[in-house]
Parts: sequence; C-alpha cells; structure tokens
Amino acid sequence: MGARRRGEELERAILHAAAEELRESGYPGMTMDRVAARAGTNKNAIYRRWPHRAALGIAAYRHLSDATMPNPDTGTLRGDALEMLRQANATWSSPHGAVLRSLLAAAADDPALLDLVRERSGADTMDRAWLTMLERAVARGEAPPTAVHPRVAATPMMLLRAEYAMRGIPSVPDDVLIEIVEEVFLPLVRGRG
Amino acid sequence: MGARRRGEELERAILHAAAEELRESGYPGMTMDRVAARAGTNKNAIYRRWPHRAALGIAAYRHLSDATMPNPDTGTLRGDALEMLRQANATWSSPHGAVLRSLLAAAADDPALLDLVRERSGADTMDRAWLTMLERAVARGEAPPTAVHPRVAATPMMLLRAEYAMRGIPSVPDDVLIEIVEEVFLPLVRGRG
DNA sequence: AGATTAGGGTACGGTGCGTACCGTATAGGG
DNA sequence: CCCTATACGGTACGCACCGTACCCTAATCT
Repeated sequence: MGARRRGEELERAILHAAAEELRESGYPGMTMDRVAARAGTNKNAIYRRWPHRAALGIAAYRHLSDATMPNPDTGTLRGDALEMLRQANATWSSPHGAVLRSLLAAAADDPALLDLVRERSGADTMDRAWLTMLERAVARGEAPPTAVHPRVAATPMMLLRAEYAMRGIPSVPDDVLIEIVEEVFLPLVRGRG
Repeated sequence: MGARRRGEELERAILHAAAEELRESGYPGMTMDRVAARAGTNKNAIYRRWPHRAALGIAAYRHLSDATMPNPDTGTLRGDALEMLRQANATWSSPHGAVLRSLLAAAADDPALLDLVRERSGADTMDRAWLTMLERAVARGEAPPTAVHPRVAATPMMLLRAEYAMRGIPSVPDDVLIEIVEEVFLPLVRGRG
C-alpha cells in the first residue's frame, strides 16, 4: 500500500483538498469530513493543525490564489483608476472572489480571523498601488500633491467593496465603476487643491 | 390555563421572543427552539409563518428597531455630515448594530434576503437624508449645485460601512469619521464645481 | 352543534462540528 | 538495531441545530 504520509507532505495534501473544496463548493460547502475524505485522511489530522474550520478555510484560500497585483499605467489618472477597479471587479466577481467573500462573511465577527483574511487577500498591497498611481498623476501635473493621501487612495476600493456588500452575488456593472471614478474619485482629487 | 393564543397575538409573541433573543445572543444565538420556548409555543407555529430562520431573524429585527432617522441641521455641511456619521456609528456599534451586521453576514449570499435587510435597516431613507442635507448646503451657497448627486450623497455612509467590514466588532473611532468628512466628503463636494 | 382551521407536544431525520479512543506505522534515539 | 515516543488512520460519539411529520386538542366559523 502507499506509504503513510506524515508532517509537511500530509499538510500540503490537506490544504490542496481544502482548496479544491473551496473552489467547487465555496466556503459553506467546505466540510471537514469532505476535506478529510478528499485528502485521504481523517479529521484528526486536520484538527491537529488548525483549531477550527475557519482557520483551515483561510489557510486554504491562500493556496488557491496567486494574487498578481495589477499596476496599470495608461497615462491618465482616469484610465489607471478605472483599470484598477475593473481588475478588482473581475477578481471579486469570479468564483475565486465568491470564496473570498463567503470567507469574509463567515469571519465577520472575529477580528483575528478578519485580519488573516485581509492579509491573505492582498488588500494592503492594493492600497499601496493606488498611492503610487496618485503619485504618478501628481508627477504629470494631473493632480495636486495634497491628493496623495491614504484615505483618498483607499476610497474607490472601499466604494467597490460596499457595492458588493449591498448587492448580492453578481458582479458590479461597469457603469458603476465609471461612476465611482468620474463622479467621486476624480472630483475628490481635484477638490483637494 | 391561559387561553390558547392564535393569529396575530401569537405572531406578535413570537416576534417579541425572537427580538429578545436577537438582543441577548445575536443572530447566531437566535435558535428556533429557543424562540419557540421563549414565546411559549413550538416551532410548528413559527414555520407556519416564516419559511426559515433567516426570514424570522429579519422580521424580528424590525421589531427591535424603531429607527428614528436623524436629520441634523447644524448650519454647516461639515457639522451635518459629521453628525450623521456619528449617529450612524453609534447605531452600528451598539448591540443593535451588531445584530444587523450579523444578519447581513448571514444573508450575504442570498440577494433576496439582502434586499429585506436593506429595506428594514432604513438605508434608503438614510440616502435621502444625505441628499436633502446637500440641498440645504447648496441653498446656503456652501456647495455647488452639481454636488447634489446620489453617489456623492451615498459615499460617506459607504465608507463607514466599509470601515466596519474591515475592522472587527468595535466602533469606528471618531478620528476616522472626521477624516472621512474632511479628507473625502468636503473635498469631493468642492471638487464638483 | 359540527366542521374546519390553527396551536401544542413531541419525536425524528439529517447534517455538521469538534472530541475521544484505540490500533498501527514511522521516525528518531539509545 | 531494537525500542519508544509521536503522529496517522479508522471509527464512533456527543452535541447542537434546522426543518418536518404526526397526532391530539382548542378555538373559530357557518
């Protein structure tokens, strides 16, 4: 028979199985029994590594996503911002994003878990990308220097997130992205002069 | 013994019991068995009225909140906006708001439920309040007429919501509210001229 | 009064989390 | 090279909860 797996090898097998379950059935469908069965082991081996289902879900999500951060450079602030939002919208509306959102919902009342999700979802690097985008716009003379501010940089993504929280599952229509850029983000940047 | 309750009287008793459970234990703690026991009835009577737990939770939440919408008139746009945010922050960080947030988390992947929650949480009237606030500012000459726009009006509340989604349970510090108003909302209004 | 409707009591099936127990293979030390 | 501590496999269990099925009884309607 196949040799009995141990340690890191078994851990990878479990994470892989959990990630597959996440992709196929989402977080609510990722059952401990199913993960154990799929990994060819038992729940014992899982609970020896993660204290509860949520922890495994978060760890497995990282296995699922490679998260190449976009860094568009279209030449205009409007184009850059729109491209960022479109990329984020595509990610969030994919099955991938559905997993992330169900994970977020499940961890909503546990700050520690919330931190883990945020850390693994690349939100921080995203904020930095928006800041450098603003700096480029300043260098082009397209925006006042005072527009380079963390809260300004974070605003469009926050609006997109809120839009997802309001609506149900489907993706946010492109009109809304354009509106966020033209009616909020650009006026906001201009208004800080 | 006490006469057997029926119809509307029983319905109110169930809703009252469910609301109490919501307040004491939050939505995850609002068990069907506990609600039935507290209302002095059984699950049968509940499932004859609501198809599942979430529906009861949403209906009970309405019973919990009377939602007197604030409509501050401090004389300045800054003051009005800050007051609105502070009221919302107080509501959302109260046990009351914890219930609403756990309800939202539970309904996150069911658009129909999401609509119900939104409807009963007074989000729409909130948006209208922000619009009239903007109109008053225009009348005072404090803002350009083009600032009266649904998305502009909705922006501060959306940022607050996103802030709650990011952090865990506690309330959002007042600094953040001030920052939203001063670094985002007011520049945005000014930038639309 | 007789028939219909709605509550009360209770039990059950199903699912899922997390734990316990016990035998066995594997790694690592004497 | 054996021997022991550790980790895995298998399985069963306790527990909590949702939602449903019966059967009996009180209230309401005609």
